[in-house]
Formats: sequence, structure tokens, C-alpha cells
Amino acid sequence: MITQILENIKLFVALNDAEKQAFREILEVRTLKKKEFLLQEGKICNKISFINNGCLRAFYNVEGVENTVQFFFGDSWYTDYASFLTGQPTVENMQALAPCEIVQFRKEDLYQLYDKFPVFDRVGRVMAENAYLAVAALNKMKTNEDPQERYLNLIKQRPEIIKNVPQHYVASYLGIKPESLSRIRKRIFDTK
Amino acid sequence: MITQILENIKLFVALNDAEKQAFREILEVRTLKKKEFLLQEGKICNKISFINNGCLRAFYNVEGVENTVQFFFGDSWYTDYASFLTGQPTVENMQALAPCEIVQFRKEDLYQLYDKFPVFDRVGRVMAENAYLAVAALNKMKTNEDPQERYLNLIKQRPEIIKNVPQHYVASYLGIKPESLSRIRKRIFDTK
DNA sequence: ATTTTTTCTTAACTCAAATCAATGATTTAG
DNA sequence: CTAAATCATTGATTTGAGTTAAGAAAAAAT
Repeated sequence: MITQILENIKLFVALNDAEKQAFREILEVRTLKKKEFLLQEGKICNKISFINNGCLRAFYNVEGVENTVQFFFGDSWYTDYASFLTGQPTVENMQALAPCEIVQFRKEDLYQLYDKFPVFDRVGRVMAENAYLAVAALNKMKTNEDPQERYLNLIKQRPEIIKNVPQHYVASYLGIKPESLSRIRKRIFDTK
Repeated sequence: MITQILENIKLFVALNDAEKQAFREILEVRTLKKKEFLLQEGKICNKISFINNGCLRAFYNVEGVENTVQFFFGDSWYTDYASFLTGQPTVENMQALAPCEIVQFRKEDLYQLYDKFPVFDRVGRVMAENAYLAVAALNKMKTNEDPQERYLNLIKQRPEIIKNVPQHYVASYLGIKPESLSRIRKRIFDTK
């Protein structure tokens, strides 16, 4: 349960027993049913979450249309860093596509750890850096690739999305309508 | 010259005299002529730059087509954080659209400051956070807005771009061809 | 100041995605 | 297990951006 997040942190920083214990104490475990929200627009995101297992989708809601930003599976981190950093209400939604088991901790608790144990500065920075790298990759994709290229790359690079996520959400992630993804698939598989 | 970057840092962290002096010592001043490159794809980005004045454009080159990512003016920071963090060659280009005066420092020098003066950790983190916020805003724009909306918002939010940057680069930033931006402008200004 | 180069606009045509609408296929809930 | 809801495909049509090409306007160079 909680061992999983500790194992993950061990990948980029070593904690001693006191630090590990202090960290355990700020963790809360939470489960989500399918369709439940981890974050909803208008709320302030003041937590960082680690997803043990399950599947979630982050999306914007623009005049009733849901624009998907990203999918999350087990063994990964999530926070709306923009809201987390600025304290402003989020414009992002995060919804479970399948039941999830999540471990999370509060911003204020993390900031107390920053003060007590400098090693957590490193944890915070690595999370910020990873958040940057993830969104920079997304931005690069949207800048340089058309929908069909994005879909072909998705099949290669993130097959778990193709396998587990309903196709109309994949379309939304690619920035197109479900009908268009259907046609792209036809185009691709007809010529193969 | 160098006072400008110190004033900017003062906005988010206070440096004492020793820290300020150590920081001065790692700074290099550099000027760019119009069309000169601050960074070119294939190189490793191991510097952080502060732009005193001038104007630059960051872009990807995809099979001969230049896709503009962002414009930079005076009093702002730049680094390709992805290359800077991972040590991998960059896929980004950064070119002066007008003569520039730039102050920069090397990654290795910054990391020595991290060790000597903990206060620079804060500098590093704030830069990472700002880099995240900037690219997250770009990604949000590309996810939620069509080219015409992007253009209208650009006029409102970043008029300095409209004033100073040739229109075909603005088109590229919006993700469209110059001819399409021309038509969008006609559409907008005809109905007003 | 006037050539030269770069940038911007317009037009005709093409193409890919959006829209509207209908029908199958699959999943979910009772 | 079956009815209802959700999801995927296909067709016809519209719309907006790409392409090609030409010429006008503006900026830069000599």
C-alpha cells in the first residue's frame, strides 16, 4: 500500500529511517470508484497524489466540451502543479476511468517536511522537474505533429492507453472528434 | 548590465553580499546580432540566460518547417529546461529577431552555488516552477483554443508580440500558415 | 534614393476534420 | 439475462486551413 510510493521515491532520493517515518505520517490512502473525481475545476489543488493502481483522465471543460490532457496509470505521480504552486483555483478535472488506489499528502505537510528535512527539497524539485518534462513533451507533440502522427506515435509509445482507454477519450487526447479518429483508423488499417 | 538580472532575482529571493558576489562571478555577458542563434538543435543546453533586452524566437525545425514555440523580450529568462535537466541534445532553436543583450551562466557553476549557498536552491526551484507554468499555459492554449481564438487572446494578452514580431512568425506560433492568419485577420476586421 | 529582399494579401482549388444524422456493437446496470 | 446506455462506425455535407501562384506593400541593403 504505502510501500509502493516509498519504493518510487527511492529511485531518486535516499531517505533515512527518521525521514521515512516523518513521510509516512503525512500520507493518506484513498480509493476512487470509476467516474469519481480526484480533482474538479474551481477547487484549489493542495495535494500531491501517487497512483498505486487504476486509471485516470485529466481534462479541461470548455463550454461543455471535454478536452483531454493526459491519462494516468499505476505507479505515477499527479498534481495540478499550476494550482498547487499559485494557490489559484484549478481549471483541470481529474476523473477515474477505473477504480483507483491512491496515496496522497497535503502541501502544508510537505512544506513542513521541507523545513525539517532538507532532503525533501530534492523530492520537491524532482517532482517539479518531472512535471515540467511531461508537459513540455505534450506541448512539443501538439506543436509538431498532426492527429494521425500523434495516433501512430501513441500506439508505439503508450500502448497501455490504446488498450485501456475508450476510443472517444483517445480522440479527445489527440485533439479531434471520435468520428475523425474512426476515419484515421480506417485510413491506417485499410492501407496495411 | 548585470544589475538588471540581480534586480529580477530580488523579486523572489534575497541575497546577502557574499551570495551576490559569488553570483556575479559566474555571469557572462553576451550580445546577439539579428538572426544569430542563442541555441541550435543538436547542441546540449547547459546554460541559463537572462535577456536584458532584444527579441528572440524559440522554434522546432520539422522537416524544413519551423514551428514557433515562444517569443522572448527583455527582462525574461530562457533555457531549454528539457536539455538542461536531462543533458540530452536539444531539439529547440533560439534565434534573435532583433539585437539582444544577454546575461548567462553555466549549469556547472550554478550547481556549485547550490552546494555553497543553499539560497540558490530556491533560485533553481523558482526557475523550474516558472518554466513549468509557462509551458503548461502554452499546452492549455493549444488544447482549448482554435487559431482564431488564440490570435484574439494574443492581441489582448501579449500585444508586444503583435507589435514587434513579423506576422508570419505569429502565424507559426498560432500553428497555422501566414495565408491563414491573413484570412483570419480579414474575417475579424471585416466584421468590426 | 532606389534596388533588392522580405513580408503580407488575395484568389482558386484541395484536403482533412467538424458537423449532422443514422445504425451497429459493446458495455453496464437493474 | 436482458434492457438501457454508452461507444464506434459510416455517409453526406460544411467549414476552415493548406497549397499554389501572383502581385502589392514594407523593410533592408547598397
